[in-house]
Amino acid sequence: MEHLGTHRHDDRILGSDRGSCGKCEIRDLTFCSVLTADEMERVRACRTEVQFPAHHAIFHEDDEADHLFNVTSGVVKLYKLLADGRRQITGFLFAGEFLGLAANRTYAYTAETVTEAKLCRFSRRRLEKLFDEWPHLEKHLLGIASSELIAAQDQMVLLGRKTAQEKMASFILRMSERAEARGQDGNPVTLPMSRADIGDYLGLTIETVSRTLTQLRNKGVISLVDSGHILLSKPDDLDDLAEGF
Amino acid sequence: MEHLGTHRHDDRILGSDRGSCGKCEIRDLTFCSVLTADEMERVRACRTEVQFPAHHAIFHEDDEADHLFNVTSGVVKLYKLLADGRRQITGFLFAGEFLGLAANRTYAYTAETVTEAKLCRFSRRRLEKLFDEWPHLEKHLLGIASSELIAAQDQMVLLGRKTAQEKMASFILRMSERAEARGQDGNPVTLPMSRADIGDYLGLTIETVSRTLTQLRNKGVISLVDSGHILLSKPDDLDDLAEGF
DNA sequence: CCTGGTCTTTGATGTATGTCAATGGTCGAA
DNA sequence: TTCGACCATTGACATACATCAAAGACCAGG
Repeated sequence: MEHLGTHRHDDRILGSDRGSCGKCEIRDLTFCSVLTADEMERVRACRTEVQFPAHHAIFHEDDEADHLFNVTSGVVKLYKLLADGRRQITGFLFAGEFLGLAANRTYAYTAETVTEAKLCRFSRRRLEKLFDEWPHLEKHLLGIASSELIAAQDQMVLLGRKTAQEKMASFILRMSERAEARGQDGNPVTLPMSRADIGDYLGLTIETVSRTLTQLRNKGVISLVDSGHILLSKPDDLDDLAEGF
Repeated sequence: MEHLGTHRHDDRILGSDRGSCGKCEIRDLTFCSVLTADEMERVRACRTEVQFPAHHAIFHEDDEADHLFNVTSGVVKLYKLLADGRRQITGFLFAGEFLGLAANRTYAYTAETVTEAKLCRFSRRRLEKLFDEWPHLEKHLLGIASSELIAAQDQMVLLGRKTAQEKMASFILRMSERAEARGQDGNPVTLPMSRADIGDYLGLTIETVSRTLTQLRNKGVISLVDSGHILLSKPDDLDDLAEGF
């Protein structure tokens, strides 16, 4: 089940560091924001902070779903593979975002780092016990799941009905919005993932992603600072392109 | 916001019938299955059973999300529209299935009947109060949301990375499985929706749906009993086609 | 500073699916 | 039964995107 030279055994767990929740800079972005100090303390007890280098698997599809995660820094991608290797990335996750929700006992997708990343890893079994005790936490999680469902539906519209140009424009804008939601600068946009990842997220090939970006540049709506940074020269025009005007 | 000759004002509410939960034939398929008799009684109080003819809007995208629904009979589709009328159907719902989860105050999609359909309509405000009282119900709903998320991810793989033939094969098999999950016969499969609906669900045109079905028939893996009924002649071969073998 | 490898961009060509158009079925109403 | 409307099927053609191929960029290691 290894893919593209990623590894999983050497987890590089920062085992000793269990005490940093108090200083957590992104707590407001996570479900921890709804916890009281006492509750935080008990959550901390089932938590380990783990760190991975770039392009490193966190877990694989069909692995036992023993853990839930919060991304604390870096970028993570989720994907599913078809038998012949075709890949669909179902999401990119940034600091503060949650992963690991599984309907069954196993993960439904593979999670892999895009950049170097740190995550809070929770024992699923122990965290679920806390859910039972604290309905407000479970409620918050239902809210997260609902939001993700709506995002998934938007992505279905994109994949099923948008052109390459509309897909790229939508993607760039979404990345910009999400950066701003995290308090970062949304313009220029940082795209930490490769063209292959973008293609596998948008249902396109590497070449089409690249060509579409140069088309957008030629139209004057964006500038390519470098391959990972895009300047939105005419955000409103880009908005129109994303919706098919 | 009217679309394709659908209407919404004449809801045809079967207002007087609030007493049938006890006889509900599909209770085991719904979240009601986790309720005690006492709890059922209180849920019933915020419930109305509504009935709609085929091709009738239940609610529209951006409407105030005042209600949640359980489909009790018939088939419902959910979709989103682009500005120029392109449509992506994000799901078909059958008896026992739940709709209305919304992250914000408004619905994120339009819901419309495919066939004549009956639904249990709940006041969202009142039902959410009950969620607060009964964490086990909220937990169950989180499970539903998680399952839907996983189904959404599968659909992204289909939309982004599968060929027309793989899409059709996957769709037919999924409909068959879901019929069986409801205790109905999975072979022949009943497809109550039009070719246009199938196309808008799979990210294809009407013509491609039709052509792909005749391809599958010419391969001998299915027979077209009539336009709404498909006999799976070689289910295993269809399985292979769905995964790209 | 070179060098090899990886990633991105660009070009030439192919093809799956979309578009446009016509025919054929089916079903309800008269 | 016949008619009309609607939907599904089939055909001819167009095209957006994929595939195949090559040529830059960029970067880490020697």
